Amino acid sequence: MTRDPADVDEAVFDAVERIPPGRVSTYGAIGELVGVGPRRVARALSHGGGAVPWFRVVRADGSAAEPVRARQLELLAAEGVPARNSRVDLGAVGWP
DNA sequence: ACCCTGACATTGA
DNA sequence: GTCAATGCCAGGG
Repeated sequence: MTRDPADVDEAVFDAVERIPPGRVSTYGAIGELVGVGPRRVARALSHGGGAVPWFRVVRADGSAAEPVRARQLELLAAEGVPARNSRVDLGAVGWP
């Protein structure tokens, strides 16, 4: 069955919206939940992530992306996410 | 169809 | 712990 690319984007957005406040997830985690590669998730958010809490999605090492890294750390800090040297503790606030 | 780029992940040095 | 190289997936020229 041919699933449209928009369907995959919807699944990604849905997973990101599911992330509880004060928690963060990774591109790889979202990718596995929706069944796509991590790059597909990154592209989906960069293309239309303005409608979801993209700031709750960080890299596998807990660091944020370049073009939004400062903003993401700021938003996460406002959510109560303990970051250390621009790197969040996935073992403490990581989701799932 | 081919080549390059990108909000990534993983492994090795 | 940090840096570099490789692999994966999709879009644009």
